[in-house]
Amino acid sequence: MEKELFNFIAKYMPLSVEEKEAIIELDIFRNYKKGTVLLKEGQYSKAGYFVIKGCIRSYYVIDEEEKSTAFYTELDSFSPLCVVNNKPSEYYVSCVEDSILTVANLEMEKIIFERFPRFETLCRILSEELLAKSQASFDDFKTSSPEQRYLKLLETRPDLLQRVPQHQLASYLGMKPQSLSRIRRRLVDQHK
Amino acid sequence: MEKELFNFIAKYMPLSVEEKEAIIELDIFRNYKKGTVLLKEGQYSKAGYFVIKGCIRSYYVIDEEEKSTAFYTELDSFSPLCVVNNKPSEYYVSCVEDSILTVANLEMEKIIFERFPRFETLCRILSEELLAKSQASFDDFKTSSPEQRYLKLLETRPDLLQRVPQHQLASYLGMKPQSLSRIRRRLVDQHK
DNA sequence: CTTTTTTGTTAACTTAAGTGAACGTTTGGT
DNA sequence: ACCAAACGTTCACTTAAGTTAACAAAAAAG
Repeated sequence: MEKELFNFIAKYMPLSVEEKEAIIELDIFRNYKKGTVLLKEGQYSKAGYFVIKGCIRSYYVIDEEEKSTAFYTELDSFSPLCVVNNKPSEYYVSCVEDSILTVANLEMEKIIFERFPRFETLCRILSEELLAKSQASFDDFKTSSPEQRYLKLLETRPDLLQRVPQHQLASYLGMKPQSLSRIRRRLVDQHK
Repeated sequence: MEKELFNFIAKYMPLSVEEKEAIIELDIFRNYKKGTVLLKEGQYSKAGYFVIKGCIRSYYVIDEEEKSTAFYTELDSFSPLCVVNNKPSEYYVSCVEDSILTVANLEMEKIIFERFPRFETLCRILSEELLAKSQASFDDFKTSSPEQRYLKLLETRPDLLQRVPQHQLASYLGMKPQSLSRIRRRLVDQHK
């Protein structure tokens, strides 16, 4: 279970035995059942996540409708806005599947950063990378049509189409479930 | 000119005289004329920007059309994806107005981080904050219509409507210039 | 000051997404 | 195994954005 995390980190910097032990001592691995709500609207949370296995989803509830905005799967990390800005969360986070996550709060971070400063460098680089990628995805979204966005998802994260209900993917793609259904139909029809 | 930068940083951590001098010695302040292209598609650049005064814009050229995806104004910082991932840039960056920017590359960063480790903490916190905010903007975009996005921009960054040509704002809002023009007309008509 | 280019608007028409409702299927709970 | 809820699809209709083109105004270039 720790293996996945250490392999991931190793792509940025190989860890010493001491560092690995320090991480294990933090006791950050957690199991959640499908459907578990990790964060609710209005809550103040300090927890950041890293997905070892499974899938978690963030969503807003607007006019009693769920609007899914992100899906995090294996090796994705996610720190909700409320962790960063100290305000109540505007959205929910829940498990799409049974999942194994690491859950860490700011105090744990602080302890590790003080003992091993290069962990802070790692986190800085990771979040700079994630920021630039998040902006690139946003750019992509802005410059394409609903149909193009569906095709893009098919290319880049085909697994999501198997793992996640379509009405959740629809709002993720910025459209209504009926539109997604229609687009899929249109594409099938065209290809024969 | 340095004042704006130091005041901004002071919101996160007050700087010592020594630290301020170290920054000034880096000689990172630059003046650019309106229209100057800072980064072209295909280029490898290591430069990150902080806007002291003015406005810069990132845009893709797709089918000979410019698609603007971001505008950075006073106190915004911006590190293009190519800086982070070492690949040729997919987009252009240019000055919408005469601008004063700080321009820093990765070597300068390294020098400063080694001498003053807390600068790295600052950068980590800043980019975690920017990441969470970028995701929130993306969420907002996904869950709203073109008209709602225009209204939102009117609320959150009304200055952009004065500073930036509308056909550039249109693609930023994920629509065609004609649609933006129509939406503005519709809203004026409704209000009387 | 005049010319050219860029910018913003309007209009007629096309295309695609939103809406509301119905229906069959799958899923989950008991 | 059964029932209820959740899910995905389809349809008819509405609404809004995309497209193409023409034109006026403003800004930049000479």
